[in-house]
Amino acid sequence: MEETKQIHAHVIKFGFGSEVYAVNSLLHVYASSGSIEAARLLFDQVAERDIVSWNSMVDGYAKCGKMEAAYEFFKNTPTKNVISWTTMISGYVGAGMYKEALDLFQEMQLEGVEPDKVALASTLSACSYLGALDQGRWIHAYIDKTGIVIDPILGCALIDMFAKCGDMEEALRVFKKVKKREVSLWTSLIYGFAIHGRGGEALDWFENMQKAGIKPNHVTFTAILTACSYSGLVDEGKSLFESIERVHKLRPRIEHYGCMVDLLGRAGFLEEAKGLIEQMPVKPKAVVWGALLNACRIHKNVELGIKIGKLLVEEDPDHGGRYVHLASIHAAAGEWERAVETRRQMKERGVSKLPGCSAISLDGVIHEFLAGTKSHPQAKQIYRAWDSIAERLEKEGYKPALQNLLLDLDDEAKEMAITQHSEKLAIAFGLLRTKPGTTIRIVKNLRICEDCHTVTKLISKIYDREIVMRDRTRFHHFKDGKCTCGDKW
DNA sequence: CTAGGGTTAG
Repeated sequence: MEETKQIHAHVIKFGFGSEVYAVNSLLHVYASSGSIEAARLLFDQVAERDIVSWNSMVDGYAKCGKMEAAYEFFKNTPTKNVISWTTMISGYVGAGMYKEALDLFQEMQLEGVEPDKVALASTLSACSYLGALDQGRWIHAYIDKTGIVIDPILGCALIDMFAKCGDMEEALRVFKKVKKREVSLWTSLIYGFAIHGRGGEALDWFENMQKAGIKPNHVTFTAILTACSYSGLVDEGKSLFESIERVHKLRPRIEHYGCMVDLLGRAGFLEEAKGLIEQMPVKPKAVVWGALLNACRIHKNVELGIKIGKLLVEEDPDHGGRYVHLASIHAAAGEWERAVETRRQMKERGVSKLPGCSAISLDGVIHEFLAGTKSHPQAKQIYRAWDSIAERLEKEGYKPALQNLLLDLDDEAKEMAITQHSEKLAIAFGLLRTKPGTTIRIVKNLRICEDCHTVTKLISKIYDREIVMRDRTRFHHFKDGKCTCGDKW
């Protein structure tokens, strides 16, 4: 501490010709290496500070997750420039506070600060996460209007935004328009096709990329392997995985193994997937086991599922989703007591689970629905709308899948809980507020549940509506009673 | 001379 202060005193005194430049250089080093306390010490010690010093402090606090402190510095910055705003916006994105990022972008413009390509790229990333297509489109139009050149990074962010907001055709148009097609541009396009279950096109573009003389990197391989996995292209995936080392002279990484476990597991080759985990050159992370667990759920391998579920809970006792997963597998095996016990354990340890949340955007306004709450101002009307939908579904032979619920509730309470899943509320709202024939687009923060998936397929048929739902990892396009995920998700 | 950006397995 004293030593650091003395070093600072020297830097301040002798600088590199100019004090503030020297101080800022050091602030930047501190801020980008996580030594925020040292940065703070120096910041408080100096007599002269400029905009760069303030921006570095904001960046430093944001990068170590101290968002209140970051915002405090941002707020107190005397004359903010576009970099101040962008630092705070990307800080929010890094912290997963996407809505705050979009709000700040709006505020920046109200303050008369013109966004540049860096500000736009950061904000686009927030749009991607939120599925905020309207805001994303606005940025695209702004880029066209102002003539900002779409460089590879901005292009990558734009393509990713259109893909994650469900508009692959626009993603493709952006791709074709960009002059400088670096590997990242191809990669975001391929990943886009992957999450939409359009594996064939992903493979086509992977081939086009190589014909254009662009070499795939490790990110490209996660994209193309994901594409194979989500589209059930087992042989293609195996051959690509094998080519990483043999043809492309890259070392397969843990995420590539993860993709392969997912691919094999999804396709029903559970033993082969397990074998791959066991022969991995690096210690498999929880996500890899998570992929196999998901495969156990899809293919109803209860025995293996329980084994893995227990392993994951032990490894990650603060992760609520793990308990929920394990409990659901116990329940699927008819072991109600164990299911209840698992939930009780979770409660005892004070572990909480992220609540399910679905969002639907109408006329540029994002409406959010939290599972089991009446938080929306039109909640009453929406619940009534759902009741009438449920009535119609039941006439078609639908019965709520209570066995998939693992709560210690009686049947009536279970049904209440399941009908209050956020995606159902969002669909009810969508049917209520859009004209017949309009596609309903919903974004969910977690994975869609099996019952909701069944219901949505039925609704797409009965109400003759296309419903596009993005869950935590991929898209489901519901049409005529079918879903593009092929019921494997 | 010093500060801000994108894509990545569940």
